[in-house]
Amino acid sequence: MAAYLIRKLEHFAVLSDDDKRALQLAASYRIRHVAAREDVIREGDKPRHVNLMLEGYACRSKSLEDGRRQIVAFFIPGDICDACMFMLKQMDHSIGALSAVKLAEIPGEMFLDMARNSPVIAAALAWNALVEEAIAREWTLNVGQRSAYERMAHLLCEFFVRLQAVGLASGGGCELPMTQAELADALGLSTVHVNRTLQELRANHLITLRGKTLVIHDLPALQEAGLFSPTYLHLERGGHQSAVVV
Amino acid sequence: MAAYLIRKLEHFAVLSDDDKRALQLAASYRIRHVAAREDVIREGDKPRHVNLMLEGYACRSKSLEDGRRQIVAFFIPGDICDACMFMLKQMDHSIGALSAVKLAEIPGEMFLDMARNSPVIAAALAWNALVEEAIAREWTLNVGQRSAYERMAHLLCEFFVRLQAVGLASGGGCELPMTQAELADALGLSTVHVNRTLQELRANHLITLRGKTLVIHDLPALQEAGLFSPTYLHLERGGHQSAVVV
DNA sequence: CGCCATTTTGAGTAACTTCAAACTATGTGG
DNA sequence: CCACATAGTTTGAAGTTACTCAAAATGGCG
Repeated sequence: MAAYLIRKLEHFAVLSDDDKRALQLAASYRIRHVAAREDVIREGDKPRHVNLMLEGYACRSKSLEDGRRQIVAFFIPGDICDACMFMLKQMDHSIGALSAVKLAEIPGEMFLDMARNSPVIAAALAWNALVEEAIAREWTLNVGQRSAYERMAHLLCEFFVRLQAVGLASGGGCELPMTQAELADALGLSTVHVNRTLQELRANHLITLRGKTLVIHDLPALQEAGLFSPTYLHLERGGHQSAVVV
Repeated sequence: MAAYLIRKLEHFAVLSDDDKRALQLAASYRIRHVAAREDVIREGDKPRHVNLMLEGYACRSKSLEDGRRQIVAFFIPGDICDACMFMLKQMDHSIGALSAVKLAEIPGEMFLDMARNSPVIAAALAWNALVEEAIAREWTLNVGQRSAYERMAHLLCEFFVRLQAVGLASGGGCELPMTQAELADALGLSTVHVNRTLQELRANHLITLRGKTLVIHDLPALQEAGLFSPTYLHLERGGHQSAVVV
């Protein structure tokens, strides 16, 4: 149930069998299915529990009154969409399903108890939160400084590497569930320009993208094109393992 | 010593005298002064402790190999630059002083103990981290979707409101410590365009900016110009007060 | 007073947007 | 299983925002 989450956390921490059981239990307490294009939770809503991605793809987005929308994060299986956010009065963003999504709704107290009962889980969850913040910073850098071409290459690299980290990318390819319009919202570009940028990546023999299937022909070259370096994902172990969660 | 931090945390939590003493103690354990334009810590360094801003202004930034730089956050007195980051092997960004800065270096274990010993502090720190994440998301929205004019207006509103929250903005103005080049790096614009955008805001009688002094003549109008709504700063109490920190 | 950093101005340009339409998949009901 | 509707992708052409380069003006500071 929580296999992807466990796989991800193991990049940082050594989980005991008890830890894994606790995670499994939390991940199976309450399951929710959300159809593609439906919202998991909307800006303004009171967050009530922690949403853990079990299957499918989702995104976090913020909108301006006039409809302009920025996707600020993609969620893949194993991601925790809103750890600790149940502390807040209201959501400052929405979470929307990009494909059919299966998620675990973990009650806030259960989530906290899990961390309180195992220092290793607490540390792993804190690490997870730190990585998410690092990704958010990288996205700001992406949108603020990289050109359209670089931005797209970077996004594809990141998505691929993250899927790889939970075992969802086989060889040189992965599923790319979002439409070009959604890519545009994530990159701060127009759909038209996203389309042309993808064509450029194809013309340079870096990728193939047909339907929802992405094939990366030359990962090193794509990384270079996107000025991508995976260090900010902090996938290598080596840190201090102790933490507190509120 | 930790007056600004305490003032900020009190927006969310009701701190006991013991809580305040604990914060004061941590904030006075080790003090460091950093001159304007010097780095507090650099990308690639191993983070060793928690940096708490006591006085002055700083920023978090990320750079690309070719020198392009994105400022992803501004720090003002009371801000914690890198809570929990001591867990990571290396920094994925730099922290630089925008003005002369005085900060408290809090050892990781001391920081964790503070949270472990007081559930209220733990909750307040978690809330603080959530707000920082919300600000990071808003910045991505800013850079990705708003026009130069809107972006600048939004940045000025945010900076002013945050200073207000710790008592550093009197009436309709505040100090604006960064140069136009730094504003440009924060907004993903060129210096030239930042200059022209500021002139436009002045021409519309929204602000006066001379030297390092910003005066906001019409805050509601500036907010409207920047599509700014302070909800994402989560300054109003009303949440659940319990947390875990790794 | 003079130096260096910063701000300001001007002119030409590039990157990306907008609008509009055509084309291609994908899925639905008959 | 086909016909149709709809969502998504692709193309072309024109427009706009913001960038680059370069130089002049201003200001802070020793």
